[in-house]
Amino acid sequence: MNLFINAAGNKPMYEQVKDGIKEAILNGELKAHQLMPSVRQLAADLNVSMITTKRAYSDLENEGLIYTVAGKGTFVKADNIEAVQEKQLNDALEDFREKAENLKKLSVPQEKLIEEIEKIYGGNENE
Amino acid sequence: MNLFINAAGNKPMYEQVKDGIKEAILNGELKAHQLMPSVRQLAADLNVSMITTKRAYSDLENEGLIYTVAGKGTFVKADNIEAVQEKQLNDALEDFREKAENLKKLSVPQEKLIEEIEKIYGGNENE
DNA sequence: TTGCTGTATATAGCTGATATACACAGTATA
DNA sequence: TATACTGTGTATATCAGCTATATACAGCAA
Repeated sequence: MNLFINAAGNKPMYEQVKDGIKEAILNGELKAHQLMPSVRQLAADLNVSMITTKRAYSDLENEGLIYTVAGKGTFVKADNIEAVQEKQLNDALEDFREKAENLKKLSVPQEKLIEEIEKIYGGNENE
Repeated sequence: MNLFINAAGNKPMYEQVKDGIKEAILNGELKAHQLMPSVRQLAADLNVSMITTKRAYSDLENEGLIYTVAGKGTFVKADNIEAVQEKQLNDALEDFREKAENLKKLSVPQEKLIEEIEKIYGGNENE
């Protein structure tokens, strides 16, 4: 799992950590009951505070993707992946619709939007 | 000009005020050198603090859309509308591309995106 | 005990939002 | 003319929430 945190970015760091781990779990890179790096270790690796990694872990635990045993460590749960994936997809679609509606409101023609999509998908199929 | 402010929304209130006024200027509802409502009056109408409306006016002044005369009031400037409109359009397109790329990363097929766009544009052409 | 783990507390900085007091411009009026 | 009044924008001090931190506390196991 290779995380890259941008301290100056628009997204909070704990959220970047969270999203990176979530992605690793959802695509199977991290498997159920696997031991996660400790909050300290991960914090050291990413050059952030323990609290930041702890916050990411807490959020992931609330979403049911990992579980924690005090004194032992944090483990991958990953038994409701489908639900999480579906939510992620729906959120992404909703964001997309919102931006598309915004363009419509600005009188951008439908063809322009489709053209942009073709540019994105046409460029490199496998990335 | 009818503004609706949602205090519980995700967007800051001063930004909602700003966007609403900007839209009114860009679509010609507010014309150049027209007197704007005073920060106090607008604050009372919207049930927000003066500081909030003042912040919106300051931002709009920085964008060159209005100008202020202390003791007299705030007036519509609107002589660089084209540049502002172009920026607005580019920003909206960039947002749209970002969300589309996100969907591609989630393995959503191109056809699904186009389908969503057609739904949005097909629904009601003139809204 | 030692060394790992997660957890709780107190603190600092930034941002959104507010109330209140201040300063400027025009106008009515003495 | 001079002054007071009422409208305008502006500055200061303050509060609440969120992000991020350091540091100290508590649990588990060799």
